Amino acid sequence: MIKHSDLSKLAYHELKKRILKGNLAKGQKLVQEKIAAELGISRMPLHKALQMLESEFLIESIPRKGYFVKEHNLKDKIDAFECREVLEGLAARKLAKNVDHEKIADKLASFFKPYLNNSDINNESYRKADQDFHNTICELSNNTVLQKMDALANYLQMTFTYGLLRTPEETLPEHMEIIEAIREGNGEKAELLMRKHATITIDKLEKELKA
Amino acid sequence: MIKHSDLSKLAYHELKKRILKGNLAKGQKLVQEKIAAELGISRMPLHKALQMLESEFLIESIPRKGYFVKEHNLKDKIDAFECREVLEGLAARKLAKNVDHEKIADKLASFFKPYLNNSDINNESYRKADQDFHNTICELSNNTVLQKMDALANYLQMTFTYGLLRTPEETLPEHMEIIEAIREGNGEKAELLMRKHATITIDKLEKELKA
DNA sequence: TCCAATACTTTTGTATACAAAATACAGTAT
DNA sequence: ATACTGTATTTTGTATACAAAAGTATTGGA
Repeated sequence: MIKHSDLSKLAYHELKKRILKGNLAKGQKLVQEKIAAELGISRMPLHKALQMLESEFLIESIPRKGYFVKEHNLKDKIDAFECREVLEGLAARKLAKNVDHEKIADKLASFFKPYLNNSDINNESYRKADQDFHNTICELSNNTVLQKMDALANYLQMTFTYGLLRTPEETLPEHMEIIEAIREGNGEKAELLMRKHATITIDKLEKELKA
Repeated sequence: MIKHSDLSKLAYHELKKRILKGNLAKGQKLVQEKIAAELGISRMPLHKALQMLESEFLIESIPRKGYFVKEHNLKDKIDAFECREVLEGLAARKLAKNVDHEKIADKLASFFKPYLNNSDINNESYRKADQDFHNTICELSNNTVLQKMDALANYLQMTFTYGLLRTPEETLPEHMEIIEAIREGNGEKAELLMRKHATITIDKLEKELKA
C-alpha cells in the first residue's frame, strides 16, 4: 500500500470534478497561476493535469492564450453518440462471438435484475446500472483501442447529459434483448440491436436540435 | 538549434518521427534529461511533447518510472482496424446521406483516377491515394468526434504497418464501389461496403496472428 | 470626445534548481 | 558464490525564476 501523492493526478481529478459539476463555466479561461495557487501546487503538475483534460476533450488549449473550458453543444453530443453507436455495436458483436458468451450475458443481466418486474424504478439507480452495462460491454470486448475510445465517447455524452435521455420502461426491454442475443451467441443480431438501441436516442437528440 | 517558436510542438514532431522511423526501439525508456539535452530544450516543453505522444498511444507513462515507447503487436493492429471498420462505416453512411453526396463522390473518385485502366500501378503512390481516401471520408463526415477517433485508429494501423496489406488490384474495385454507393446516396450500402472492405483486411491479419 | 501609440501588468512559455523516489552498486554476512 | 543491506547515483516530480508574448491602462493628440 504505497501512496503516491501525485499532485498532477489530484489536480486532474479536482478540475474534472469542477468542470462536471459546472463550477467552471463553459468557455471560461483557466489561468494557470491562479488555479495552481488555489490548489496549493505549482504550475508544473497543474500543466500535466490540464493536458490530460485536453486529451479528454474537456478543455482546449490555444497556444499563447491559455486553456479554456470547452463548450459542448447538442451537435457534439450527437457526434459522440454516433461513434458510441458503432463502437458498442462492434463490442456487442465481439461478446456474442466470445466462447464465454453465456457467462458474459449472465454478468450483464445481473445489472438489471433489480428492475425486472418492478413497476417503480428509481431513475438515479437505473442510470448507474445503464452506465455499468455499457462500460462492461466495452471492458469485456478484449479490444484495447475500443475500450479507450468508447470511454471517450461515452464520457463526452455522459458528462453533459444530466439524467436519462429515455425512460427505464423504454430502454430496459432493449437492454434485455441485447443480452439475449449475446447469450445465443448471435453476433450480428447483438450488433444490430445495440445499434438500434443507440439510434433511437440519437433520433431523439436530433429532434431536439431541430426544435 | 531549434527556433524559439513552439518548442513542445517541435519536440513532439521530432520524437514522433523517430518512433515511426524505428530509431527508438519498442519498449525503450525515454530518459527526459537525456532527450531534452539532445534536442537542446528543457524538460518542461519536452514533457508536454511526451504527453501528446502518450495520448496518441505511441508511448506510455508509468508513474515514477518514466515514459516508454509502446510495443504494438499484431493484436493491437487488429484492434485498431476493427474500430476503423465501424467508424469509417459510419462516416461513409453519413457522406452518402449528405446533400452534397455527388460532389463528395467526385472528390473521392479523383484520388483513384490515375489508377483506373492502369495495369502497372506504383505501390507507394497508390498507398498515398488510399490514405487520402480514408482520411477524406472522415474529414468530410461532419462529426468532430469521429474525425479525432479515426485519426487515432487510422494512425495506429498505418504507423506500424509498412506497405500495403492488400494489392491495389484487390482494393481498387472495392474503393470504387464505395464511392458509387455514396454517389447514389445509399447510406446503408455505403456503410456495408466500407465495413466489408475493412473486414477482408482484418481476416487477413487474423490469419497472420494464428500462423 | 475619440483614437492611437506607448507604458504597464498579467499570463504564458521556458529554463533552472531542488526534493523525493527509483535504480545501481558495493560491501558484508551466510 | 549468493543473497541481503545500506549507500551512492540516476531519474522523476515539484517549485521557483526569468523571458517573451498578450492583454490592459494611460496619456497625448486631433
